[in-house]
Amino acid sequence: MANPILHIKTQCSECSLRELCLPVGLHKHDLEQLNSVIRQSRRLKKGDYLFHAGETFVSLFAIRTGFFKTTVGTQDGRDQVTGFFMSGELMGMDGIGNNIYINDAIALEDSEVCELPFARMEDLVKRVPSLQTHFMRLMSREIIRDQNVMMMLGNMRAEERLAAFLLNLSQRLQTRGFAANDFILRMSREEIGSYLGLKLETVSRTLSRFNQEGWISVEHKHIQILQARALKDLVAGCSGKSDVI
Amino acid sequence: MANPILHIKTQCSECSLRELCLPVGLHKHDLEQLNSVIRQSRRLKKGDYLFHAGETFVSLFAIRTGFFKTTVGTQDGRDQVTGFFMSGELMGMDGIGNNIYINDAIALEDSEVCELPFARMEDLVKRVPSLQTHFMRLMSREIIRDQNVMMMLGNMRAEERLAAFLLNLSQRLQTRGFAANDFILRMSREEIGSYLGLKLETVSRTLSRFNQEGWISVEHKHIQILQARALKDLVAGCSGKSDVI
DNA sequence: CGTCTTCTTGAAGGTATTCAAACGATGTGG
DNA sequence: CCACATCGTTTGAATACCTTCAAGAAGACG
Repeated sequence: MANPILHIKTQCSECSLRELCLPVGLHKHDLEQLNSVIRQSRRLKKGDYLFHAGETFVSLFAIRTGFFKTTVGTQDGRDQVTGFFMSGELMGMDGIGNNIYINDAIALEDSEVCELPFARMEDLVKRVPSLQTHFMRLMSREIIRDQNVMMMLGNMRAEERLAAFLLNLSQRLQTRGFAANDFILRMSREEIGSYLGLKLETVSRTLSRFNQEGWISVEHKHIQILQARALKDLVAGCSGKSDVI
Repeated sequence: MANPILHIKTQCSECSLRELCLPVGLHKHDLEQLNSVIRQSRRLKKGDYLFHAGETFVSLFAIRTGFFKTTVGTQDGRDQVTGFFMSGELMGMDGIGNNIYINDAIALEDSEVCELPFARMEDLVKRVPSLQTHFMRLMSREIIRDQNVMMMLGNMRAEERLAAFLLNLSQRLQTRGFAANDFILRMSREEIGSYLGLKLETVSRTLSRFNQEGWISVEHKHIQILQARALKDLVAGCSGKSDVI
């Protein structure tokens, strides 16, 4: 439960993620302004909560390293996973609306995040016009992302959802310089199922089927994509987009 | 196809929707600044497109009167409804991310909208700090709304989705001063189904069942909610929220 | 008034879920 | 280091739910 907090000097302008994270497209001068916003870097261990649903919204968080899920609790005690986040991605934008975090954010592996106090962000945004536009874009893209998930949940069958999910992970990993076709799942079958609106057994069965077809190789959490084409063909005709998530 | 455009003098500061729409919570002075942003009011007839997916993003649109749906086209030619919008609500925020509208926006009845050119909005936001915060809140709430739909699609059964849908409509209508328990559906069964991830037959059957149970009265598009309690009980335990949509 | 669209309802079928059991991996304590 | 408990996963069989196919009824519109 306790989040071990370490104060680490962080500078957007020197961060290896600056081409991927919030600074994308900012000029050097504006970028340096961002440095002043970041309060500190924070380390979390697998299973730690970054923030809880219902807490007062204070900060956005950018992931430096690691992997997170966000979940919303249901009245009957079960959780629904609303998203998976990896390095360079921003969490907490749902909190702006009502000054309360809607989601829990939980580390799925040891992770490190940059904390961006929203009050300071707002302040900076006023002084740096390019950042204002940029930040609105990021929020809009979160909307687009969520709408793509809506389409996935509303239109696709289990096979198609899993295919879209794997392709999306693959693409995001590739963007970060990792292998696109050989990776380790950071989440359990149950978490995948929760995200995709399926039961864990269905996820397991469907992965097994992909494995039998020779489209992927599954060994526990180790996934290899052997025939991306086949997966893409499954998804095509459903959402029209391979960047669903 | 052609959108008949009428130039109507519009003033946020004198609009009856100012407590509901973008101006919510703005001070008088800031409110008057908004007037300068609105290019014109635009009338649409039932079936008219307000904007098309793929078009260059130029403006946000606030609904003065009427009712809209937004849809995303799938590769195989079918549409998925991503939202229903009524007076005081803002459409087009998905366009900010990539300067392209992601959705089609289509009037489901004769409607009137205020056009807010985004370039002017950005400009104004720089000069009016309270509007900046306010606008971010609105975007965040769109994110929350979409995540609630995700939960609905991922967790709920047909009955629960319909119940949540009806309760949400009811609540939004009430907010606008209409009867909460007696209203006309603006959309077809197929459009409801598309939005809820169900087939139109399932929507029809489920409404009939609610009717038989005495929870609602259905006469074609005329809906009366007779036992809101029963509908709420259905939804409870699934999302924990009655403001799903 | 006739045509077209939308809606309702039934029956058959398919897909994902539920229930259940067993396996494997992981981690703990003896 | 091994035995054991636990958690996550796989797989099968039965079931539930929604969809598909089909036909008829009711409004909407010209």
